[in-house]
Amino acid sequence: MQTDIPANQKKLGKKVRSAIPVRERILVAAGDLFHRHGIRGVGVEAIAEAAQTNKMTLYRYFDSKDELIAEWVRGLIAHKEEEWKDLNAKHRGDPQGQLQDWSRRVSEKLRAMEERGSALGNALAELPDPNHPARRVIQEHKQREHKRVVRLCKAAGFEDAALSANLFYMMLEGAHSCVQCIGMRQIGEHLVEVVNRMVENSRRQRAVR
Amino acid sequence: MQTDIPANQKKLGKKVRSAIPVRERILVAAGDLFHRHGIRGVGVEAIAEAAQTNKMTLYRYFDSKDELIAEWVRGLIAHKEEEWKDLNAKHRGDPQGQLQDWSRRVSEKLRAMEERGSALGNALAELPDPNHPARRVIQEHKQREHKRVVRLCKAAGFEDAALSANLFYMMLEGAHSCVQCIGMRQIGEHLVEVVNRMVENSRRQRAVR
DNA sequence: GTAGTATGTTACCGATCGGTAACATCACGA
DNA sequence: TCGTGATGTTACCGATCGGTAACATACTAC
Repeated sequence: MQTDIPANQKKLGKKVRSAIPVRERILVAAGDLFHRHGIRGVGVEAIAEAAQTNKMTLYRYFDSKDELIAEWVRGLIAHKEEEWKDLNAKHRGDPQGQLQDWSRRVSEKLRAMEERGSALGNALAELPDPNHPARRVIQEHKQREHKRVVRLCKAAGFEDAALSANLFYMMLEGAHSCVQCIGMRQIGEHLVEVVNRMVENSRRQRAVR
Repeated sequence: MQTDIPANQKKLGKKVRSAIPVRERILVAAGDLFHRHGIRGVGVEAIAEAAQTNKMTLYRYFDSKDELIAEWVRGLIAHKEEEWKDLNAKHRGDPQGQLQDWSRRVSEKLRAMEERGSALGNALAELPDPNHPARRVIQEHKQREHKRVVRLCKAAGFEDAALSANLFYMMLEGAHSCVQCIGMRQIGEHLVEVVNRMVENSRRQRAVR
């Protein structure tokens, strides 16, 4: 039986220190706990412990719990916006393909999702204060996402693009919600199917013209 | 200028006691505060005060805060289920009309909704504990709602009824979410439009047969 | 080694929370 | 008028929370 210490860890006395920077460890631990037990249901002490550090160090990197929450949320959003960039780069000049690929990716994410649904959606529900930094950041991101979908639907040449875009956006939000409220992780497949049908319809109509 | 005391209140000393039963006042006050500031963001003391009573009386009617939450949720659900009954009675034998009427009602609700979105959806996000009485009650209700939509779509004779039902359900959940995340209170109109179009398509296909 | 920096430890603060006990007061029917 | 049940008042409990101070220890660069 091997008892080696992983290569990304160094021994020091009896303690083991991860090679991952403390700040990142805190953010990862906080995110995990926030998502599983709710933001308000997790104390900073528990976060520090899960990050294999302590409260004092946590407060050396983050001004307050609220700022930690906001940083976590900013990270989630940055990651999602990166994905949109990838998607955009991959399907340049093919908005319909982009929409289809997007729906497929969402579907995959949903299938791998825990029962808690969307972290950003839950955060909005848990942080009603309109002045909370995290809340504002999330809402701005959602606005951008909505605009992006509208732009895509227009570019895809759907007749009544605004309607299609809002349909897609409702389905996007709703699919995430469904994971938590009826535990339906396979619902993304229906999202994919709807998008595919709309794209097909649009192509058929173009062919007629 | 009239300074009459409303008929549903009686003077007693310097205090005024509402004719509305204490228990109901507590539930209403709790619901209002829960929805506006989040369940975990409201203390029982604040609830009692808003209900024009005190903590001691609150605990004479409810075993715990969690039970109060559960009772509030049960009330919300009972109200919604009543509406489904109405809808069912009003459109007996006309599932398509029922779906259309349903979407219109949802749309009206959304337009009148505050920025906080759905109370039940938020409650799920705020109560991650799978054993919380309120959480279980909400999930069971959402399951029933989902089944109801599936049944309706089958009865409406949509080809691929399961897909239509899941589309509707995603839109239902998503529309509520949209109110909170992008502040779009008019999104219900798009829900109505989609439902109308699907019903029209279905009728057209039936006419062809 | 030594200095300086990053991290750990412990103990504490004030505030708030859910929940309870004991007792006072009110309303109302007999 | 009296008694009874519902309600109000006050004070308190233990637990937990976010956040800080003071000091000890480890790691690294020189």
